[in-house]
Amino acid sequence: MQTLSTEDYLKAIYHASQSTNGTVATTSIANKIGAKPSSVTDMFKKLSDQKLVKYEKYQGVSLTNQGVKTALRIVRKHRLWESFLVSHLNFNWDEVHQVAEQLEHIKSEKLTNELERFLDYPTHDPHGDPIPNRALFMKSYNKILLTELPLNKEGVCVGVKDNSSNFLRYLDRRMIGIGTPIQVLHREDFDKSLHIQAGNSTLMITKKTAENIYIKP
Amino acid sequence: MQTLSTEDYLKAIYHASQSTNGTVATTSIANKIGAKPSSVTDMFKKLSDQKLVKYEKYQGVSLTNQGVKTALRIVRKHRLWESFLVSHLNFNWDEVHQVAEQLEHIKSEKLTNELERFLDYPTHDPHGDPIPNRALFMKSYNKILLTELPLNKEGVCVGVKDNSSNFLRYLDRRMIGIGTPIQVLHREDFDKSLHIQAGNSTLMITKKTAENIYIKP
DNA sequence: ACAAAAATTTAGGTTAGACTAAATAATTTT
DNA sequence: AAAATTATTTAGTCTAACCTAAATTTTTGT
Repeated sequence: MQTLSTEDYLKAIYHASQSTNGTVATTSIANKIGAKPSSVTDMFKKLSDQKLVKYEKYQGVSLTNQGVKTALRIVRKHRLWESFLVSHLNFNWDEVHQVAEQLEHIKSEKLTNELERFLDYPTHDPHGDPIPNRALFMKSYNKILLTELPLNKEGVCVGVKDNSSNFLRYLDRRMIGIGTPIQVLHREDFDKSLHIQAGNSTLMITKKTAENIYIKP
Repeated sequence: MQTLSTEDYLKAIYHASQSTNGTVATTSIANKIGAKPSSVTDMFKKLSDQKLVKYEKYQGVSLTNQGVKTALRIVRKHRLWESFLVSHLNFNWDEVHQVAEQLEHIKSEKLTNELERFLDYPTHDPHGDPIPNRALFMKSYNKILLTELPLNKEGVCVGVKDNSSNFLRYLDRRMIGIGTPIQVLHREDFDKSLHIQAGNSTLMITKKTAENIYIKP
């Protein structure tokens, strides 16, 4: 049986490996997990013994097939629970992460599958991230960053890159959420800020904000 | 912050202290928890340092007010989750315990309170045990054992003493559950078995079975 | 290509929660 | 009330997941 922390590491490696080409460095995990690099090295060895990662000294790790499966099982639970918290327990999308971090470790296949059924097989969580199905397969939208949306072309917000409470609450105040139709009206050359139409309102956002919003054109 | 195991001990002490008059012996906890008595002694000391129990060498422990509160908070979560699993996730009453043992450790007041609201403030769990409310107050039925129900007097099953899967599934097969109306038609002197009317069916049960069924007369 | 900087690993320690075996206290039996 | 039994505690280990400090490897900058 895996301990709780092994699962945390696998999930962190999984997420980190999405941006790199599979191989993940010790320090990047140390930062994500909030542990010292030496502790991460220890864990890499342990995971390697369990054949969950491929590890070579000084060269970082990459998940094995088994490792990916285990990670996806956790991601699946995490996102299902997030969906439940928002849809039935009055949580806001910026509040769910911390609780889902705990719930994702509950071990019961029946629980996971019944939760999925109860939620009517959702495909995406409250942040727009895809939920792996029972076979661990998931389909993400064909999405671009808001910075890349052509002028006056209509798109829909389908996700965010930054999942921090701060950013999510900021979007709430701007009335931007998953499903909000968005159009770029004007790009300011001077400071790269954007004037956009979001739902019914026109507003100005910075480049930094636009870089963290995913759009389906 | 308490570790997971501290909570398990507190809950075990709480339950054990219901039958004794507050004081609980080392061995009884060791058996419940599945640990060696020496480990239990260690934990008693730790809990005592945290002022959650009163502990005197060789004299067992009793919960302090703080200890009772902490235990009840766990019992509350356990029973709310059990209710949820049965009412919304198609779990049978004999399947919920193991999963609720994990869910009861999730830390989030909002989660607990919202779950309670979502379930519409249930007062009893699927086994008929009372659920502490937000103020940790709970009301149990005025109940007797089926062995004590007078002949031909109508009562209702409101709980079970033995929560084992085996016993619960046995009751399922006999079509006895929480809310089933029950009447004792005849007591056999020879082997103390009972002929009862349970719902629509008449059946025979042993004394041992009757001793594990709670009745509200 | 080599020195300096950064990243990573090793070595040795700490803590929480478990354990075994031995010692001690409490309880029961005769 | 003493002996035998049972319960409990103490002493000393173990393991997993962390840590710091020192050593080693890799990468970067010139």
